[in-house]
Amino acid sequence: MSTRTSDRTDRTTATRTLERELSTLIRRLKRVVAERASEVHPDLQPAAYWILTHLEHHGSQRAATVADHLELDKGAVSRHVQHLLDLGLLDRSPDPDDGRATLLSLSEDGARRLSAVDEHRRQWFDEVLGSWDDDELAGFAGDLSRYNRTLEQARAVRDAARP
Amino acid sequence: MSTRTSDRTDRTTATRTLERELSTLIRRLKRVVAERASEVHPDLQPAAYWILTHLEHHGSQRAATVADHLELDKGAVSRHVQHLLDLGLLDRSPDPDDGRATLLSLSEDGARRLSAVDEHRRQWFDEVLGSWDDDELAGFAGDLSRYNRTLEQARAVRDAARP
DNA sequence: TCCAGATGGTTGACGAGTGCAACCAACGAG
DNA sequence: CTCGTTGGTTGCACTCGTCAACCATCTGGA
Repeated sequence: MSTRTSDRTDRTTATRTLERELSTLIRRLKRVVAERASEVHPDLQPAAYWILTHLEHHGSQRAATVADHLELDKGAVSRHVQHLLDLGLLDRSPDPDDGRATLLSLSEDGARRLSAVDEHRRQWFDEVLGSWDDDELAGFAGDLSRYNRTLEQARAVRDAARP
Repeated sequence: MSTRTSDRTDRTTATRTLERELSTLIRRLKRVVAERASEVHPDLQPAAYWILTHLEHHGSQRAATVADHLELDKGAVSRHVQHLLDLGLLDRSPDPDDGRATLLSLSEDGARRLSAVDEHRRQWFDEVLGSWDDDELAGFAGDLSRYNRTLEQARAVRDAARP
């Protein structure tokens, strides 16, 4: 497939494709997530869904940590958390180690609803990604992780260079 | 790497990773694009940048076609196009085949500015993705394309089923 | 020929989402 | 104790996308 010429042009094409594909991906995914979120709870805002899954994966955390991991403004996180608390999907308890902070974690209801949707999502992915075998899927997920880590490093370098 | 067990669990993990990685990717990319857009023109809105690159890639098109390809509301496209016209990055000419429609294309200035940034972007990707060799990059871009096409099909099926 | 419906495009209203900055409360090092 | 830092909340501004109403134009059929 590769011509092994390995010149600038090949790379430019690849990166341009990357950029364009990612753009359509973003739009498509936004819709998918909106749907997924509404499955968890009819009134759940899509963006808050990410916070929910993040806490599902990482366990109890303070809001600042979530904001840092998700690279979100702490104000945005604060609002989403409030929203999630209103819906009863999250529990908040004071951090015993720091009087300012509070620890966020899934509520029982939140965990239940999320795992119910986990199952549904697996079915959806199975249906949609049926043509991908396990290795391909794992490879793609791995590439994505690597790409993310690359971007993260680039960001860290940039942040460090900028006082 | 793969255990060849090929059971449900593997797949669930992969899809969950996929979902999470994609979410952080979206947020990161939003920043990158915002930066790229402002390089093209200080007042260029990030979302309009996609329309610009789309026209760069596909040539002259009417707004409705752009909206269809980018899966955007025609109202949104209309606004972005107006914005791009104001900035002088786009040209608009009446469609000779249809009195209602207008054909959009890059203006000379738009093309020049975009290609200037193309070069800059290549440098950026080279710097950031330096650890990826050509085949890996091409493979990743290919996977993304495939994933997009998969999502597109899923959407088409869904739309068809829904009157 | 003329009318009804479809289509291209514009616009206004609205809600989601986010960053920024100001602010308060609590921490921690000097 | 004081000062700078950090966790969190809130108001403001702005981008963005969707929905719906609207006008102009095209198109097929009576």
